[in-house]
Amino acid sequence: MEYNPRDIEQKWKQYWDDHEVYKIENTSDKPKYYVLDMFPYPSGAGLHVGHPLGYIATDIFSRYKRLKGFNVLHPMGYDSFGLPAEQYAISTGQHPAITTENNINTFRKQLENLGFSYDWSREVRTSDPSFYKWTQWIFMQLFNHYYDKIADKALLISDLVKTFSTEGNKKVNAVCDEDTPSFTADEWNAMSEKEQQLLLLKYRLTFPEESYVNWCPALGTVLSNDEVKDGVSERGGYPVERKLMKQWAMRITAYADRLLEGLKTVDWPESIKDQQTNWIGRSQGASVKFGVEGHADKQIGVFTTRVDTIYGVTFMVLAPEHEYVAALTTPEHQDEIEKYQKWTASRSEVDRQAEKRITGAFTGSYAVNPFNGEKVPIWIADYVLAGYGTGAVMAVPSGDQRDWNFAKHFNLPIIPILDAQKNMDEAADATKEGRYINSGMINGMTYEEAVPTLINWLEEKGLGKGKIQYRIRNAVFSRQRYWGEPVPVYWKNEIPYLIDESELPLVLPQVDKYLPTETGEPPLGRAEDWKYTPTPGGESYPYELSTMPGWAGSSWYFYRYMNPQNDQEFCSQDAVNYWRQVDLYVGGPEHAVGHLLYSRFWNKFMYDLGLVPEEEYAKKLINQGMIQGVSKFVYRSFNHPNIYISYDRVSDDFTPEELKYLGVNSRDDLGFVGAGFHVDVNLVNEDSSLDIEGFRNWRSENKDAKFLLSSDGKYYCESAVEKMSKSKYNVVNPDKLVLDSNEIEGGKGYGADCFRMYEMFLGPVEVAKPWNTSGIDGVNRFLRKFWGL
RNA sequence: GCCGAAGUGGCGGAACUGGUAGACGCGCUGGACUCAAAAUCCAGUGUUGGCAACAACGUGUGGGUUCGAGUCCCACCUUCGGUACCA
Repeated sequence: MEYNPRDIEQKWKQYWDDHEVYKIENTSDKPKYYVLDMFPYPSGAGLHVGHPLGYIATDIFSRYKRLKGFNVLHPMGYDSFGLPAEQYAISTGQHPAITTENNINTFRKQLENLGFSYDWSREVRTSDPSFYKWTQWIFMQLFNHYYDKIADKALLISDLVKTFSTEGNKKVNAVCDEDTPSFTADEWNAMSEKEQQLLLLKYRLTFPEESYVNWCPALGTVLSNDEVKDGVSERGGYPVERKLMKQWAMRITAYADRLLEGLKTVDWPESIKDQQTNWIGRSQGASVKFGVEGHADKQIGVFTTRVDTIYGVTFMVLAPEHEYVAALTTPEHQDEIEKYQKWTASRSEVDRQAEKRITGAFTGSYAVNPFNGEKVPIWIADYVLAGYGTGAVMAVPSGDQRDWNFAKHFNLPIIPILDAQKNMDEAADATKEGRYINSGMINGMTYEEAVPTLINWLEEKGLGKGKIQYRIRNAVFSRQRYWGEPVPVYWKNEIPYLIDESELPLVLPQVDKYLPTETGEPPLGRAEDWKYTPTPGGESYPYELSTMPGWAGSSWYFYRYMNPQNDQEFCSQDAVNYWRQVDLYVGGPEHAVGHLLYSRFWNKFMYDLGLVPEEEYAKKLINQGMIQGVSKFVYRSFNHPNIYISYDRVSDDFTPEELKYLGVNSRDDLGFVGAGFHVDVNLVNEDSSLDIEGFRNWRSENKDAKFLLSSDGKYYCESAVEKMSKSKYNVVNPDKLVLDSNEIEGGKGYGADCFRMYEMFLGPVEVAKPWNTSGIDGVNRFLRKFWGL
């Protein structure tokens, strides 16, 4: 009997549905195994051949595990909040929920065509109120907790308040804002409600704050650091500028150390662990306070990883935005400093990265080195970043390349401090070799001896201490957008308060347009009656207008699959204690410092609250490589846009007949013949020749196109490997290969088995590779032989 | 610059802890079947020389360890991914 994949597949899919073959229970005598894919954003372009690579791998593995006697959780869902649906809504007026629903239906159908063994009864959608109710609930827990360094976990804010009212905050050791003052119980009790709430915001794990953010004017929203690449937005490639705005933030810094520690316990790719380690950027060093000459009330704190070089300090540099700059600038330097501040503020991220000139300005003031009382000039320069450390550095030109460059450029002194250092005229030498010279109390010591000596002295005098500094910043958690989870907060007297838990979910309101309001408020500002009434019949207060970022829902979705219909809890304790954690997680490496870091952070927080049993939610992670698209380009005449030249003839001379056919006098009449016009890959054959008829019908302006063909009578296109994307016309839809021509136009009818085997046959799952179907017939032959046998 | 991954036939890629390099597939060549084509089947296919048996050379480059290296060590080159005034 002939191999007929479509009949076989339809028959068995029907059987799976009728008998609920893949529906699984949260109880079983078998051992459990949880296989998870990163869920897709349901884009309008539908599923392309790259999506299923990881899904096929996990499906095969799930089936294997089932046969080995495991109870396997293998679910699928949709990360359905996101920018494209909203952009589409802005241009068409169509509600994002409708387009999202349509897109999900397409995805679902395409996934079903591939014969996956998902338990569809567990499907989740992050944009569904029954799902985001719990995203909002977790947000509320974050708001209600602070990070206690002694317990080394998150604890209730309400307990912190009790401590404040009985003993103040002197004994409290918690993660909080740098500028948190210390106070006694009496002082706390004497504060107004507003003052108390403002102080508590400095402790909460999520809180609004004025901060410099990546503002993208084209998208009309704020982006997180990992959403900005090379100074432009990752999505769309629009310019991003620094802007001071009030934003919700997540105190992920509180978990920096545990996020590092946890990496040692998971079986994840080295490259991902490495990226997370670098992103967290732990560096050990010391903080030192420098006095300021003539300003007895001021001290400049710096962070340094090389406190041993402190006798080599010859100047000090502040970030141009540093709060002391105005006060420290002497009248004769005021013009210059203000000019410099203006200039740096005007420079965009892109400018800064493109051109790294040595620039700076002298304030006219001097700092005092606490160790030797030396006066050193205070400069400002944009190589010092306001957002890292204290926004001020002690400059040691003999030990740091940038300081050396700066000193040379502005003719500042350079003091060698180690006998091993070479010629100070050449360049800095950040060595730790040798013994110290010109270095007061550490003269003659080695690095190992010098550091504790200095830190002890600093701590005794109260002028500094050993300190660990992290590169990671608190994560900005609000977006000036419509299509996201509303933040369950209302504002009263300029203070944010949580809405009552019984009001969840706080459902997205209807708006007339999806654009910011005329006054520049986020789209939710358009909603009527977007107000909260804490006490029935009492006064109402405005809700928060921003929504949560894309990574909110994806930070905990893996727990919802365990118990998706639960309306009492995010997931029952029975379910989470049965499934515990993901045993195998497969997804793209592009989420290394986004989703994969944020979700670990939320998980650790939920672990602290006793909501989940494992401190790391994914035991093993595998990154599947991206399947790239092979784009096709046509060459056309610059002067005559409807004349197309076959790729192999672009630099040829043409015969008189050819010129006549094209209707030009000479080759030169065509002008520049340039590529760059993407043509739909579905109009191009295996050998790169163009389906001319199809091309004429593709777009109306191509109807009268003239083609100069190759000697064999075909028109050839140029190829390039690029990311698969709708705009590049290089998206290949798996349906075309799986379904037959009765089901979809141009369907090849290979069937799901052939398609799945072929994707696995393409090469190792982890490796990126361009899509090509040249070998699919080999797999098809195998299946037919196998069927015959 | 720094961190990470990877370099094997015409192509995708195999080769587990050091033990017959190139499995399997694509492509290509020849043959069978057919009036013919497609499909299918059979055989061959790292490079060079040879009718052949066979020989020499072959895993980015140069060294090294070993009875034996694609695999281990050192130095370098190239490609891809990440990241970058982080004090």
